[in-house]
Amino acid sequence: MSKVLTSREENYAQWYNDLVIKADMAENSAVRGCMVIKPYGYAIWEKMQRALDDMFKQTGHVNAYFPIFIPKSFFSKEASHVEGFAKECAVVTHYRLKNSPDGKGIVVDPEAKLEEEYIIRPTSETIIWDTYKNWIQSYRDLPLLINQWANVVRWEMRTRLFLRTAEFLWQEGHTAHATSEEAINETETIINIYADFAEKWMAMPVIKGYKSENERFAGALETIAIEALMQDGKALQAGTSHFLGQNFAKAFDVTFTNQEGKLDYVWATSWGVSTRLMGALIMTHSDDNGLVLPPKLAPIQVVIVPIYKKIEELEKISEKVESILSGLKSAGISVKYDNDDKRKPGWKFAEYELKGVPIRLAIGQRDLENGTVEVARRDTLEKSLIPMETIVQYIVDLLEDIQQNIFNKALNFREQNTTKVDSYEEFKHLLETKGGFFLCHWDGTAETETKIKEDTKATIRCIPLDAPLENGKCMVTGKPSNKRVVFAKAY
RNA sequence: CGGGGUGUAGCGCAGUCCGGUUAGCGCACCUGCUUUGGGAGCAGGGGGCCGCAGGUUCGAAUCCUGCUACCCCGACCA
Repeated sequence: MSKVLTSREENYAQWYNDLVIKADMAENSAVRGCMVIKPYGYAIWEKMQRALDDMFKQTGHVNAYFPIFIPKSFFSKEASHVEGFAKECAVVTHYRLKNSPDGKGIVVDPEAKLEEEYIIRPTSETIIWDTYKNWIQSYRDLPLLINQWANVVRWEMRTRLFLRTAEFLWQEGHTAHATSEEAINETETIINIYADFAEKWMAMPVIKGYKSENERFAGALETIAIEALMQDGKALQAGTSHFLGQNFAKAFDVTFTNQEGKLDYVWATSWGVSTRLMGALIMTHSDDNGLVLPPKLAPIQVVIVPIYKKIEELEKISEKVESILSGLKSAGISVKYDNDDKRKPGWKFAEYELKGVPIRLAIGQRDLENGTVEVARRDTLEKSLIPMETIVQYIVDLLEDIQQNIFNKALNFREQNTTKVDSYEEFKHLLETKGGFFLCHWDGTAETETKIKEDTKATIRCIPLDAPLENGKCMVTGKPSNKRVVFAKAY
């Protein structure tokens, strides 16, 4: 039998792309750099959305929606923000088409030129702060804790399914606070939500940490990120939470009267995670048989495949399956009984493995005679025979076990591929031969980071929040450093 | 925007150097029989403006010119 996927050693990028396409999650669209998310992929995204949305609501946030179009002038109000995004903006210049004068097709009507162009949002800080100006007058209006689920457009040069597409789906939170402390606290609350979601739902271990000045969000005073390690040894920024200080409040003149009756600018945060998380999920757990989904995010948690020769046998199996189905459903498990007569068992086995369904049950004549069910788990590919009467509880427990097991596996991989390095030569050598995260001393300057990036393409992924204090010397300049930071090549 | 590569069936490709039967193979699709506990076997069948436009020639997927689209490597980036 030929491999479903090309070996990942050959070309990880190709392997990843094939996986996304063959698992029926997404494909490239007719629009350059854009992606069609197919129903199976979207179902996973919906589960992610629901879990995150619950977490936001539990911490006092509400959802709202703002326009996709941003007047060009808004962009120039915050200097570093424009600088960060100007090079990748799609711009709307006209609002009408007309029949071509030469009778061939249709052209943009030059008469319909907009007086001021609109930018298709690459992120919504500007339009939202322009709106908040009217919503905030007093400390009684604060804090304002709003999230939006939306699409954004960034005209990237090169794109890859889920990881970097010209248009992507995300949530972006934008909050306003009366004090700096409160805003910083919000930034941390959110990064903790992101980390919890990554680890408990996606089963993906992450490192929380500050971004260096070079990597910080355009317009932020501080950016905290969660960084994950992919199976090819490259790092992926999975979510960010920004403390914006009063930059946007000043740019958009958002003031409030505080309890002492004095006028002050509000303090802001913004934060987001995107469909890139889908890419992270795929690259963290998948193997050469296809996707491996954590049970908590799998659209189908259990699939049941009947094995039969004649249609009468299928009927008998279906009777048995009926009680398993209702048992699993009442335990809150999403289960699919695939009794499609047009596909054969072997085909179904391979198909559901490719799609990452955590547990597969097979029931045939043999099982009817013995009162058993064959249980196959996707994470280890192990099969075992379980008595029919205990199957529901067995599956409830097994789903939890798989969730934990794939997290442990990913954590173990990260630990195996995290290296403490003190010499720059060794760093350069191991970066090429081993990859992964490197814990190094750094002198804290942007110049040194830039040099390292130019030499090796590795960047500082983050300065871990929990980095222990430790005296050392920068591996490049030898200047003193008091903690190690995480270096890696990144997506 | 620089450097390289590729456009032939729904997908993946061979054929192009050296022009010549009706353009071929694998997967997928359709029909029939046998199969069904790991992507079934056999037999038959359908599907092509060979990227587009010109040119050379008795004859072009193949040679020449122009255009165009996509992919990879850089620069850029979540």
